[in-house]
Amino acid sequence: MGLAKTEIFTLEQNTVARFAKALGHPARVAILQHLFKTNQCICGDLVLEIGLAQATISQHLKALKSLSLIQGSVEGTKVCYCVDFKNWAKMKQTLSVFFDQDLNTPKCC
Amino acid sequence: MGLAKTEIFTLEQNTVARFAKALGHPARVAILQHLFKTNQCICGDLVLEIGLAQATISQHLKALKSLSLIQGSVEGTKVCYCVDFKNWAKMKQTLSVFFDQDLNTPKCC
DNA sequence: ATTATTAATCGTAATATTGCAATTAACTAA
DNA sequence: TTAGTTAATTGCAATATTACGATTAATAAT
Repeated sequence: MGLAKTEIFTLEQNTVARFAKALGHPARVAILQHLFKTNQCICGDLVLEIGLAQATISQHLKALKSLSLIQGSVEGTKVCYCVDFKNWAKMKQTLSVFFDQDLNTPKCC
Repeated sequence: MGLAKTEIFTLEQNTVARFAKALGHPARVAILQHLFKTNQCICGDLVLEIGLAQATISQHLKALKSLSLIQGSVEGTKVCYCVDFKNWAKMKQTLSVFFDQDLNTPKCC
């Protein structure tokens, strides 16, 4: 198949998984790190910085943008990307709740 | 390709991505949630609880086990699974550092 | 010994992901 | 207008993922 059966899961489970999946590739991790470091940059900068083809970087940017983790604004022939802090915070919140499940459970192993 | 070029990324970038990828499917999220709720359970319980085929659940368990997020101990014909709290904490730590990048950067957008 | 239970593994099909070259679209500069 | 710059998109190949039925292996129960 290759297709997740999202309909049998809760909204929270799907949301956690979608955010996690977006961070599930080192290139997207690297893109976010670079955006945090430089505050903002254009696609070409990321191509140089990361060392993947322009088409590939563009694809990863699209994935991050589709989850609103980043924003892109056209400036002439360039597109300036930056982190979408509001949705970044929402992702942190969602995943933190999931992570902190362990605080409510007694350890067994 | 379908193959990530891990060699061009830092250890941290690859580690974050590997952990995130493990959480990047709702079935694995559901498995972890159920293990936290019940403390421990056998594979068959998860099959009933989640509603995917036994082979599929077994596959997802393998993925979580390969990252040491869960442990399985054989008990007769059954295998008892539980969260590996030590590595769960390590994952939380790794991802928290990544998430908290935003605290060091001034927002732009 | 035979049968039942449980979970891992194998084989397979469908779909997704990753990566890149080539092209296209949109704007700038000459 | 023409040429240059930038990034998105298209098309493609290779690999990975998801899902399941069938089989296997290991133990337990009869």
